[in-house]
Amino acid sequence: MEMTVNARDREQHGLGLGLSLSLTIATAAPVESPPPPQRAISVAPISSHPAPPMPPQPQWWSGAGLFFSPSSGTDRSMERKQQQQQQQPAAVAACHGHEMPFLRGIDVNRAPAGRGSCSEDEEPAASSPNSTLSSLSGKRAAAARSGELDGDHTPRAGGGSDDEDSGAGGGSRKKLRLSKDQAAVLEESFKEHNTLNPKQKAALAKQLNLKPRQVEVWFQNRRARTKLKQTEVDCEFLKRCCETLTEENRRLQREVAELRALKLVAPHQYARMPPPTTLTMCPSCERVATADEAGRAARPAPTGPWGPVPVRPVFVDGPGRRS
DNA sequence: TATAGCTGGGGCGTTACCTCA
DNA sequence: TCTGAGGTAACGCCCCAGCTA
Repeated sequence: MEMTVNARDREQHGLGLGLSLSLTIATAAPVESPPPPQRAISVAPISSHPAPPMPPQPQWWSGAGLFFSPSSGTDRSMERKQQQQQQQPAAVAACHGHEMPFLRGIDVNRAPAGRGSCSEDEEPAASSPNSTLSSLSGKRAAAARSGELDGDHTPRAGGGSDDEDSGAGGGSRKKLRLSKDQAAVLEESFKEHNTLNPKQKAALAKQLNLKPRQVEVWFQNRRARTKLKQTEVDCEFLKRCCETLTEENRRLQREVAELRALKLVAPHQYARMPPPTTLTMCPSCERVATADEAGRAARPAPTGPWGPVPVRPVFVDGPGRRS
């Protein structure tokens, strides 16, 4: 309990492992074709890539790994939320600490008094061999009682009720393991839309012989996993940006030092040289910008100074089991 | 019209269980 | 067989938007 609070405290004060990268890059990118739609972008693990030839522009990419059609949103609220997600600078969200409320609360998973009072009797046996019931409490329990969680087609682990966390009040919660088929269907559904409206949820639950709550939880966890993976991809991406820019910075500093030395040693030669301050070189293609291009580069341009910027990698694959 | 209260849904952090090397 | 690590279902809390009185 205390550890939980401390961890949150650390997080709140940014003392944790917060990775904060703020890149304001004025480097230029080669002109490329416009970024493809995010949906179809597939990303191989970055670690398998050779070092990128150029620092991709941190285009303040469109959200935390949303690769589903926005039109798949089922109501305005969902669409809005998806838009919020897409508009959020994921890298910032990923690398800054979570802005969590300070008093997130005490561990309430512990032995709720009313636990076990729900569901046991209202849940029929399951067809899914791995399923068990989940206890409901608070808002969810209320929802269940109000009929949102119809237990009619609720799966239960084979004999789930037998070894139920009987007694002791704070019995251990049972955990189901979704079957491969169930997981596959959920996955397919998630690919179509990563949020569900109540109708879809109920339909899916019925189809899979699960409780709507279980479907809901699965989608929640799935979104979290996606976001986590995307965060990893983002951080890796930013790391590489940072490395490339650091190297570029070193190179430019060396160049400046050389020019200064030249100015001291051979001022006549130096005088014939173009003013170095006007030099703007694209770090990727090493093309020197014209003054006009450099001037444009100085202005904020949504697509990058010299053209469309590369799209940041987007995580697509679902998380797999460790090998 | 403005506002407070309610509700539903999602995000987040966490816990506990399960599987596997 | 034991054990630790990783995956994940499930939980509670918080926040926010929409609705309503």
